[in-house]
Parts: sequence; structure tokens; C-alpha cells
Amino acid sequence: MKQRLHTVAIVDDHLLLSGSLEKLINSFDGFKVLFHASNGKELQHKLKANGVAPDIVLLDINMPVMDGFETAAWLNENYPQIKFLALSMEDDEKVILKMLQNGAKGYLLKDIHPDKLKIALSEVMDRGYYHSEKVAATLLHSIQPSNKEVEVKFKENELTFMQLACSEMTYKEIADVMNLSPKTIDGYRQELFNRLHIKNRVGLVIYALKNNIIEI
Amino acid sequence: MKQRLHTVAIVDDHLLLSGSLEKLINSFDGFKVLFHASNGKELQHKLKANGVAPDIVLLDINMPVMDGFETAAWLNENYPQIKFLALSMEDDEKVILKMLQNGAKGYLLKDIHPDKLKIALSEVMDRGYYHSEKVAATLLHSIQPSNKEVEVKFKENELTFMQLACSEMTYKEIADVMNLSPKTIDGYRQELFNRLHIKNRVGLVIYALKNNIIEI
DNA sequence: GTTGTATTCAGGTAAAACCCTCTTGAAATA
DNA sequence: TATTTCAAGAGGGTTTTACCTGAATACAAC
Repeated sequence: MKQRLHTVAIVDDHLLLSGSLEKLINSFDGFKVLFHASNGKELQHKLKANGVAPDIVLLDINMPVMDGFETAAWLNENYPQIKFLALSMEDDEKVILKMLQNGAKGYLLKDIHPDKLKIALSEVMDRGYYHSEKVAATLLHSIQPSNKEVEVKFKENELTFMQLACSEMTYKEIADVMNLSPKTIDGYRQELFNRLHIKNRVGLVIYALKNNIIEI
Repeated sequence: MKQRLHTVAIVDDHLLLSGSLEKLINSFDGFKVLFHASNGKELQHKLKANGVAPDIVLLDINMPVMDGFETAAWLNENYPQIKFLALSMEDDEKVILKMLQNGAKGYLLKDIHPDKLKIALSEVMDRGYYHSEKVAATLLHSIQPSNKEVEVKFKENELTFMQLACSEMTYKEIADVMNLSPKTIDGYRQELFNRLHIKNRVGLVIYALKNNIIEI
């Protein structure tokens, strides 16, 4: 029985992967790759220029120029009929959640078996979504918060202070930049040191790194 | 004219990539994928078990269990007749050099065009090596050392000091642990601050992180 | 109104961190 | 032997951090 041909677009900056993925997907019965893009901006152009939109977009998260998050948000907004699957290396809980919140119909890890890709594509077309066991488990974990992660929140100013304190600036300089008195800055410092149980600025840098508040 | 079929093995922990790469390579005239492995250990087993060795190994660098460097060294030692190409995301100069020193016949970035892969495989079989323009440029850069990177080395004590300074310890405590006078520790600090052009301990932490002297 | 509570900032102090210069002693080298 | 080099460390200084307590303001809740 002949079924309708589903079209796929691949958005990934690794040409080697997207190129070979095309071969793989074209070998799947009922699927065909329509085009590639190496980042979100390129996808936008091609969608606008092409006239015809794909059924599914495979969307890499780590890309230059316009990354997966932005692209997801844009797709969701402008092409809600396109189903897109996030494609990523890591199974970072926060990242998965963010992509799903941005409308992704599924989350594929790059270490899945190629056969799984066909299953994923088919399920997305049939049921509207696909979730691997691994991702499902991660999601479950996220709604069953472990007793130790207390999910510390920071106010906007605290966050700014932390980021600046993780540079070589003195507190005086930070105060100038944030347009606050050095005494206020000292207040932030004290409050954070107490709350996070740290002894000095090095502790703050370490905390910020461990919690993805800053990057190196 | 019929040419001999060249065999390829793929070592990469991303099944999706290796699986689709297989399709791509099998579509190349004159090449065929013999088997996959998701890390170096698996490659060892399959080579020993298989009896027949591939002509070329495509070797990913970032893998769990046994990474590209170890695998390269082992291949070079035990199967010198197998030509292997390093496959990686980043074009880190040090990494490229290390792989080439370990006997890689070429270095492929994952963002190359699929057609380039065929060229690379062919050239490796014909000429014994393949180097893309990008990698060639990087290599050139490495033998023409830029005036600024002076390849900073550290003495054992300096390294220990740096690692301890990247914790919440005071210099006094570091002096105790290292069994040296606080004044000596202050000397290390001063010397490092000058050499690395940093202003305070936060700068040291950042430097240590960027240069893989410590990890978080 | 009053009672919270959050934000900003002040004064004061001790301890670290930071910086420069100098001595000593041992080892390497001329 | 004389000279240089270098790690360890000291003296003595300034600046920054770190810690405490308390006050003025503002805004919302009771």
C-alpha cells in the first residue's frame, strides 16, 4: 500500500551528520529530505523562499548564529503546523524541558540507533509526538524532584552581581557598573555567602560554574 | 573499470551519526563499511574477533570508555597497516597535533561537506593521507608560533598552589598544607599574577579552568 | 494607621589579599 | 673560584574582602 511521502528538513551545523542523515532518511520508506540548513537563520530563509514547508524538522540544539532554542520558539510561533524534533548530544534535563516547552514534539539523543530515528519520525507523524525511554525517564525525574535539589532562585540583581563577581572586577567596580553603593554590593555578597554556605569569592565562582550561572 | 573495494570501520559513540555515515559511505563507489564500534575497546574486540581488518578507520575523538587518543596510540602500535582518520567537532590545535602525532592520516571536522568525506577516503587510500585546508592552516599556524602564545609551563609547586588557590582555602591554609611559609605562597601568587596578567584570585580560577588545570 | 518585609546604604573592624623590595642559601655555570 | 641563577622566605606597606549591626525608605498587607 502506497502511503503519502512525508518531508523532512534537517537543521544542523555539522554537514557530515546532516548529509549522511539525509541518505539515511531517504532510505526510509515514506520519508524524504526536503532541504538542509546549518542554523536557524538559514531555516527561516529557506522556509520563506521555498514556499513548501516540510512536515518535520530535525533541529539540532547547539548551533552558531541562531541556536535550537531560538529556532524552536520561532517555529512554534510562525509555523505551528511543522512538527520538530530536537536533536542533541547531551541529555541535560533543563535543556530537554526547555525544548519541549518551546514546542518540540520529541527529543532525540545523537547516540540513538538509526532504526530508532525511523520509529521516531513515524510516531511523530502518526501520534504527533515521540519520546524515547531515556528522555521519558528524565522527564519523570524532573517532576519527582529529588529531596536535595532545593532549586535556589536568585533575584535579577543578585544574578548580575554574581556574574560580575566571577570576573576580575573589584566590588567597588561592580558597584559602579550596577549603579549601586559599594555597601549595597557588600550586602548582596554577604547574603549570598550565607545562603550558599561559601567562604569567599572563589566559592562563589565555583558555585556559579556548577549551577550554569556563568560559563568559562 | 572495476576497482578494489576499500573497507571502512567507524568508531563513534553517536549511533545516529555512525549509522547514517555507513549509508553515506556505502553509497560511495569503491567503499564499504565493514563494522562499527562505539569506542576503542569495542574496536579492539572486533578487530581481534573479526580476523579481517578494515583499510580505513574513522575514529571519533570524544568517546567514553576508550577515547580517540588511546585508540589511536593502540592502533598505531598494533595495526600499523590500518590508516585512520580522526573525526571531531572542534578544530583545537593541540588535539589535531596530538592525533597526528599518534599516527592519524588526517583530521576531519564534523562540519565538512559529505562529498569531502569521499575525497578524504580516496586520498587516504591513494596518497596515504588527507588534510583539509582548515586543518592544514591550523598546522601551519602551529609551526609558526604566534608571538603571544609562549606555551606557559608551571613548576610542580606552582601547579599545586594554583589548584589549592582555586578552592575556598586562604593563603595561610594553603601554606600550611604545602608546608611552606605564607610568604613563599605569596611569592607564588605574585609571580603567577604577573606572568598570567591577572588581577586577583578570580582571574586565577578562570585561567586554571580555561587551561584545564582544574575541573569543576 | 500599623505592621511587616524588602531594598538600599552607613559605620566600623579585622582579616585576607595584594604589591614591592630585599636577604639568604644552595645549586648551576663560567 | 667567582658569578649567576633561582627558590624560599622576610619586612612592611596598601587595598580589598569579609563580617556585623543598624537605619532610612518604600511598598504592600492587615
